[in-house]
Amino acid sequence: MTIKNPGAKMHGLTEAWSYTLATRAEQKLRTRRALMDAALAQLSADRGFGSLSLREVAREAGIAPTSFYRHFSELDELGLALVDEGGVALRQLMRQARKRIARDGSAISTSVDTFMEYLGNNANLFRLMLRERTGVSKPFRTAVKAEIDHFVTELADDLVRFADEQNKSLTEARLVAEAMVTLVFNQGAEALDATPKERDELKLKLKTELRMILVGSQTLARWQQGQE
Amino acid sequence: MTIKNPGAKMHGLTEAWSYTLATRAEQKLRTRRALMDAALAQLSADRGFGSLSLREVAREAGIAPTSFYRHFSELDELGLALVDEGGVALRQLMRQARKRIARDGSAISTSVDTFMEYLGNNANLFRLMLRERTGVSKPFRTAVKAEIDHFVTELADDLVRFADEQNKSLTEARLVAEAMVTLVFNQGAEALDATPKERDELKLKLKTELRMILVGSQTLARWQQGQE
DNA sequence: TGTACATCAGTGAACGCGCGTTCACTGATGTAC
DNA sequence: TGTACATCAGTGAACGCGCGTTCACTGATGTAC
Repeated sequence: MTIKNPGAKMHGLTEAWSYTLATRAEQKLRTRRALMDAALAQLSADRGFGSLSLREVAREAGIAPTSFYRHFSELDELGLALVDEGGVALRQLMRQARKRIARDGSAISTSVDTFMEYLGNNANLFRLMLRERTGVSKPFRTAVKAEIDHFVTELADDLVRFADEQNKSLTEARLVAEAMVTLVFNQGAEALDATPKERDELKLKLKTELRMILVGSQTLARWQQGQE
Repeated sequence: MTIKNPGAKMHGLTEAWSYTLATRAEQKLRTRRALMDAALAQLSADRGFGSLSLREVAREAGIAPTSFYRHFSELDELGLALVDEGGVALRQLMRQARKRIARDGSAISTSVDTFMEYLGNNANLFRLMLRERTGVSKPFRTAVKAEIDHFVTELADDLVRFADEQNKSLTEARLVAEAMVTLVFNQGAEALDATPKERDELKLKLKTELRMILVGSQTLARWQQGQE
């Protein structure tokens, strides 16, 4: 879809159709984006999605309250669209972390650094995910949990793969992954509103905690093998 | 403070004073309690403290909205009083767990069982703590974090004590305690709205996760000693 | 190409609602003597 | 003991406010031929 001068005209049917779709539909997409950005912009440590009002979001986006309904049937629908974007960010983050680990090694440290970097660059998107994960609305909880679940699954796969490569084994990879993700997300929530210095301390703590879980899982696996 | 028949009269000044304080002040305490219970009763998986209204709480407690101000200057003040009670529950829980561990051993398993039992018996009080820990109001976050911090400190002390008793050592006791509390509280939040069967599974998972952290911490300590 | 018609994103007025908070009050309970 | 006065938890009316949602509309953009 390309943007063209609104005054231009075209002749062929297919092209004309794609053109008109482009301009009118694209303006609509732009307004939709403005609404989502407006909602995101209102989030902070002291304001959750639940405290936003439709009128407020519309006002911030520069449209009449009634126009909101041209894009979403209710405010929660907009919120769920944001959660989807959060899921995309999580998957990007995971790809990025894998790439860096392949290059630099040191899986835990690199992963935590990458996570914190994404957190900083998408603060309010992560804020939404971290809050609504345990929030008050069932659809939100379900949607966020699905994204995190996907994240956990991929992490568990990676853990098994790394263990194989190093000829180590671990027990209950998925459980290990869940515990790690719980710690990462909780410290992430803290890091969001921490000073840079506090954030560095949080990163150090988090890396040590993850290492404990990993080493513990490997030690337990060794004990279990010894018993068999 | 004893409750007496409101019609009764007394003579000595001191006694009369303590008596009058008892009845009038006690009725006030009863209304205050009704307000707090009303607020607690409204909490659920789908309703956080932030969605309550002063009028609603007063209605549920059976008093006029305006009477609310005889007890709290705003709704948040009531909420913070509830967080205080949550802190009391946490300290009771810890004492109870210690007593049982002294009797039955198996610190991790017993602690998790005790925690889950308290969770079931004070569901909405814990709901409040677990939600507001990462909630939208700074005073709430601060108050809940203070209670949890106290909990972490006591747990860290216990960990060191247990390790000494068994002639094992661990690294970074406080960090271990923090990771454990994070996992316990997160699984606790999940357990609140789980079926009994799911709850049992959560308990098992949680015990394994805590064991991994503990074993990991001990293994790391051994490595560190080996290096020195 | 030009023309007649269709689509539809955005609008402003209007609605009823529950909210937090104020105020002056009532009357039972408590105090002083 | 009785009496006159003080305290204060609880009240009902009233307020202004921002909210979500409806409706009939406008006019630019798009389509058909």
